[in-house]
Amino acid sequence: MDQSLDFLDGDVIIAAQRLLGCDLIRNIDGTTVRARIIETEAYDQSDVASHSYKGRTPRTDVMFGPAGHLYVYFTYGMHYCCNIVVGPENYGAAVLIRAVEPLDGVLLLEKRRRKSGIEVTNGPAKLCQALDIDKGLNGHNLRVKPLQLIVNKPVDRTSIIQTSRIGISRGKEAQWRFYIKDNPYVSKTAS
DNA sequence: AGCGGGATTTTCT
DNA sequence: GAAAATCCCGCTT
Repeated sequence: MDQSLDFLDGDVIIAAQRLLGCDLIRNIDGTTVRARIIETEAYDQSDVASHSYKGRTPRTDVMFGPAGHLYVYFTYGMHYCCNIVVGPENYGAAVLIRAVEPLDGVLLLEKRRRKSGIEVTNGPAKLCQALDIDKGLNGHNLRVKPLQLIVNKPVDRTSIIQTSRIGISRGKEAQWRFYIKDNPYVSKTAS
């Protein structure tokens, strides 16, 4: 049942699609939360929109590290967003998690967000607030507690929608955003 | 339902 | 010094 994370060593575009339908298991104050990945975006060092485009810096160091670790960045003066590091060592690539669907521990997530329904996790900074992800988890290995990635059966190809990425000024042409069709937690439909 | 602006601070030029 | 892989609220239709 526990499948390998080996696919994270490969291409970031493939990994972004393969991560759809996988689960994040988060332990918060004795409560176990499970959330399914619904929406992702790929970022690669060859891509002007990526933080790793300009090379390795203190901030992007984790992106160039081993696959299967968490890259957390702070933005707009108040928000955290999280990525799953992809690719070989010394190659800067990662998949941004833009939306998840809560499966277990929904009450705790609603309490943390002071919201209910899709508003709990339908955006990259929202889900980080809900799952208590901040700088302290930057570089965390997703194979161990308190935050683990569980690989599930791949989502059917016909259920994956591919669009351009959200919120960037350069690199808008690339169709590197993926989400599960008809899932209510998708941050923004169409494009 | 959709648009516009403000919040707030890290990061790199 | 400016931009930033965003979110939320209030205002207008």
